[in-house]
Amino acid sequence: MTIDPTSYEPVYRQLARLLKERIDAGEYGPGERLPSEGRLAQMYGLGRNSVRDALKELKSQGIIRTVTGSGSYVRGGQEATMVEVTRGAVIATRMPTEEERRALGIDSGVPVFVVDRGGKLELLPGDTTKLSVG
Amino acid sequence: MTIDPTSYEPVYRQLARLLKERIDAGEYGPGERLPSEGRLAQMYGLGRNSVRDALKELKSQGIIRTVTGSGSYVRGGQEATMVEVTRGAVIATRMPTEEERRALGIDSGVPVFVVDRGGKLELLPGDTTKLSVG
DNA sequence: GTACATTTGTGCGTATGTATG
DNA sequence: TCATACATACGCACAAATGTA
Repeated sequence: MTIDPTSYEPVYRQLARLLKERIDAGEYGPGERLPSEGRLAQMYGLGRNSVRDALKELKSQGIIRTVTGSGSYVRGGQEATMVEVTRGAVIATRMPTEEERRALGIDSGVPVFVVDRGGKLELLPGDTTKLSVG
Repeated sequence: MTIDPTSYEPVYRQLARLLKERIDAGEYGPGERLPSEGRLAQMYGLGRNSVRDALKELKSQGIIRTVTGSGSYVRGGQEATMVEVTRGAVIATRMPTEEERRALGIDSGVPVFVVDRGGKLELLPGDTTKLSVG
C-alpha cells in the first residue's frame, strides 16, 4: 500500500490511516517503535512535516506516544485499575489541560474522567482507569 | 500579557495558555469567534504556524472548534443530557475513531464514554453526556 | 449565479534546539 | 564525543471552504 498525492484524502491522513491499520493488524505491537520520521518520509515519499502531521493525529487519538530523541511507540497493553463509583455520583469526561496531564502523568490524546461525588471533584486518567458502578 | 520567545515555555503553548485564560475569563464567550490565525500571528508577533500549533492544542483539549474558511469558535455552553448507569455497569473513556466520530456527530477533541452493561457496549459522546450513578 | 476577499487546510522547505543512546 | 531522532519556529505557496457584495 502506498500514498496517493492526487487523492482527495490528504497524504498525512492517508499515512495515519495506513499506520493505524498496521498497528491494528499487529505489525507494530504495543510498546514497539515505529520507523523514524525521516525513515517514514523516505519510505512513502513525503516531506517530514507531513509525516509529523500523521503522527500528531495518531498521538491525538492516543494510539502512539513519542519520545524526544528516541522515537514513536505504540501505546496500549496496560492494565486498567477498577475504581468503584457510588450512588449519586456524576461522571463527565473530557480532554485534560497541560497541567492536569503533567499532574496525572498521562500522555496527550488520553481523556480523563471527572467524577463528582457530592461536590467533590476527582480527576482520573482515562487510559488506566475503569469505573465500576456499585 | 505578551509572548516571550526566550522563555523555556514554547511560544505556541504560551499562546494556548493565554487564549484559554481569555476564554475562561469570558472575554471570548461560548460560540464566539476568535481572531483569525493571521490576526493572532500579527497581534502576538508569531508565525502563523505557531498560532496554528496553539489552536491545535486548544482543539485537542476540546476548548475550541475550527471551521474551514470561517474561523475558530469557542465550544461549550451546550446542555449535557444525564444518562443513568445502573449497578454492575463498567465505564471506560477514550478517543473515538473517525468512523465513531462521524456516527455520533461529534468534533475532534471530544472523547467518548464506553459503557459496558453486562456485555452490551454503548457509546456516548463525552461533550453532551453526563453519567449519573443510581 | 458570479466574483471576490477572507480564513482555514495542506504540503513543503529551512534552521535550530533538546533528548536519547 | 558523536550520530540519531524528535520539538520548536519560522517561511512560502497553493487548495478548499466560507461569507459577502
